[in-house]
Amino acid sequence: MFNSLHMHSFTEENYLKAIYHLSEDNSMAVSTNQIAEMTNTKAASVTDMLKKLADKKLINYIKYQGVTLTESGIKAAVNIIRKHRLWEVFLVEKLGFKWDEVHDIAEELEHINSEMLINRLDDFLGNPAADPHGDPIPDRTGVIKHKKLVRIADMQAGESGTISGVSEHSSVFLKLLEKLGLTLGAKIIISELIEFDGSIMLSIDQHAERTISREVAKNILVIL
Amino acid sequence: MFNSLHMHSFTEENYLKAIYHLSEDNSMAVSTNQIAEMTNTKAASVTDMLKKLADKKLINYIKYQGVTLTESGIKAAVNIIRKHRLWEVFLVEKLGFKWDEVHDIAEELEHINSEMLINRLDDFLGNPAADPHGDPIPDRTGVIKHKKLVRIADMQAGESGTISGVSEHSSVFLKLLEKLGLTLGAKIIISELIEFDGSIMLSIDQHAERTISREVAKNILVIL
DNA sequence: TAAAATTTTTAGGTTAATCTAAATAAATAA
DNA sequence: TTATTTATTTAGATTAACCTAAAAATTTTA
Repeated sequence: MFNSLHMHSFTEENYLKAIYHLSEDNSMAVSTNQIAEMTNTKAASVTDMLKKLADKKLINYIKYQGVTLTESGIKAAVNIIRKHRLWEVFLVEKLGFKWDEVHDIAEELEHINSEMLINRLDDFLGNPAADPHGDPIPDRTGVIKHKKLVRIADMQAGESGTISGVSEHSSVFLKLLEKLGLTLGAKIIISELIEFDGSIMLSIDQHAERTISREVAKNILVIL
Repeated sequence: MFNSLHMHSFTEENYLKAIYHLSEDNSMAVSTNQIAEMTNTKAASVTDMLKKLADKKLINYIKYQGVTLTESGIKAAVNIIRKHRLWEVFLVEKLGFKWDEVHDIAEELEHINSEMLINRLDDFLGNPAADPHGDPIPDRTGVIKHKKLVRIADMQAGESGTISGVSEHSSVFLKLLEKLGLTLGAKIIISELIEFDGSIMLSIDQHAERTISREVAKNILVIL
């Protein structure tokens, strides 16, 4: 079943995705332990899988030196991410799910294998540029248009911008933002940086004035 | 991952579905070989799985005597069928697939596990009663409303009806019906039964007059 | 109803993905 | 730069789902 050129097992796909996401921030080779943590497995299991993925030329792997994805590994990972994000848009836009409810379901849907399905879904959704969390959706050729985003934590008093992404996707965090009115598209203006604890006062959509912790501010991304 | 009350593995689900479909016509206990054929496995593998399903109280199994589904086995199977058919409606109604293209994709989608997802999909689709092939969609409590359908092969000259189902789901067959204009909703009138080879002449939607083989006629289902 | 054919089960293996425990390599600290 | 700690890999098992070949049960046929 999982033998054709573009077909990788459910599990292989999850490793590829994990490696991709880990190398997004890192920009360095990814370590065995990092992968183990992300995939909820043990280091020994990861080593086994790395050998397998290396045999398939999906990763560059040298013992003890971590891994990077090859061209075809990146392609495979990006395709899974495309599917994940399109399904998330579907769940929110068409089925009325909230942005904090869609991750686990998309995690299953992303492994459905049909190019035609995903391209038609893409069209049905109007070829969205971003998922419900603001993350960019790769197009059908694998190209990702990244926006220049800034963390609220890095902004100065007086600066303003539009909330366009988050760097923390947990349900608790997303529910909090929802409650605070800090959702995608909200326009914010930084009123004051509190020196004592690094918390930040800002106004949201001209009216609500709020103070948020530095920890929250680090995980909200804005277009200036 | 597959441990909670309603969770069965991908493979277990496929066996349950196979047993369900085999006992639809049979109405008798289903044999090991029948299951092996339907699931593309060998009899020995089936025996292994039957023991497992029996341990889980999903089937009634006595060595050498075939199997029937238990109440909870039926529940599980019907739920999978519900998901399969709802996804087929989605693929045809929303994504523009043809009725002969959706089976394999739905075969994958049917294993996505989220009650909320499937109920919302159901609502999004307008709670359809039947899938693109006319097969009834179980409601969220597992109830299936069967229509009284008659095979064209069993009709008499002069009788009329509306095509409402098929008993053969292969792509070749469905494409043929498409070409002949014998799709769901078409109104037919039997003009003549050809004694020589059992083929049948009929009119479709008042105009087209066609002759179809007995083999084709056996697999088209009609409401009188 | 005994022999032959068929069906089903058992026995024993394989593969993918996982694990624990032990061994080895690399990084850090004294 | 040696010793200690940490990270990674290897060795050896386990589990689910499958297989082939042989044995046992059932069914069919003569």
